[in-house]
Amino acid sequence: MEFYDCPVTATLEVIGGKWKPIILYVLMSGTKRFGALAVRIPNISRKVLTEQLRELESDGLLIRRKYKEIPPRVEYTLTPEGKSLWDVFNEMAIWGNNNRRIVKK
Amino acid sequence: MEFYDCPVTATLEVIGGKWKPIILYVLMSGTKRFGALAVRIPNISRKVLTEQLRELESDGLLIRRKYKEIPPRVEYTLTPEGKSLWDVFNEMAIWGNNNRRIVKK
DNA sequence: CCGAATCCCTAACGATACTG
DNA sequence: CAGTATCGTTAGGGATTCGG
Repeated sequence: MEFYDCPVTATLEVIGGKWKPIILYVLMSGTKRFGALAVRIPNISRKVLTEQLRELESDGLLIRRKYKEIPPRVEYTLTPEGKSLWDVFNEMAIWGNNNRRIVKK
Repeated sequence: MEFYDCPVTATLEVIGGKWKPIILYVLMSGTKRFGALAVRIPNISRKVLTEQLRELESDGLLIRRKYKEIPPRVEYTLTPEGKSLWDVFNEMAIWGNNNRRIVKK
């Protein structure tokens, strides 16, 4: 059992990790199907994409809507809480552009 | 060899991780000695604190200054690039306060 | 006082194959 | 199409001990 009283740490707890920022960014432009997300996020495995989406869902940042069709269709949409991360990403993008035009690893 | 053309990912690459935000935040209030950092960051081990400081140094976010005294003294100071992260942290703090007053794990 | 060196553990990430 | 299931890899972090 662990408590975070630092709001910055709390935020990073939710949007941190290797893939979550990209997932959230892609969804900022509107609802997407699972396959569409996979296409726009190169090199992510389906397993990891599923895991990350489930975590974002249980954190209340997005909603998963499953249609009982054949073939199946599943759509992911940001909640207002998820959309409200826009300002955070924007500020990070500004800093990244000013300081790290391209980061080589 | 890996390239990041997403500025958000680039930013998180630099400030992400479990301890870096807290380290940077503590240094926002001015130069600190190694020991002072350890005191203000509970539960971090010396080894990890050293590692993280070295990474932040090689990323150009802070400067390490070593005085040849006995007992030794080492001070860490944010560079202008490091200080310029203020806006990013501020935005994350706002979001964290609005959405995650306290996160329980 | 400020580390370096060593060893260890776990969670995150990934490759691949299979399924309703 | 949108996942599970399984197994394997790896990087981050931690405990402890030693040294200038």
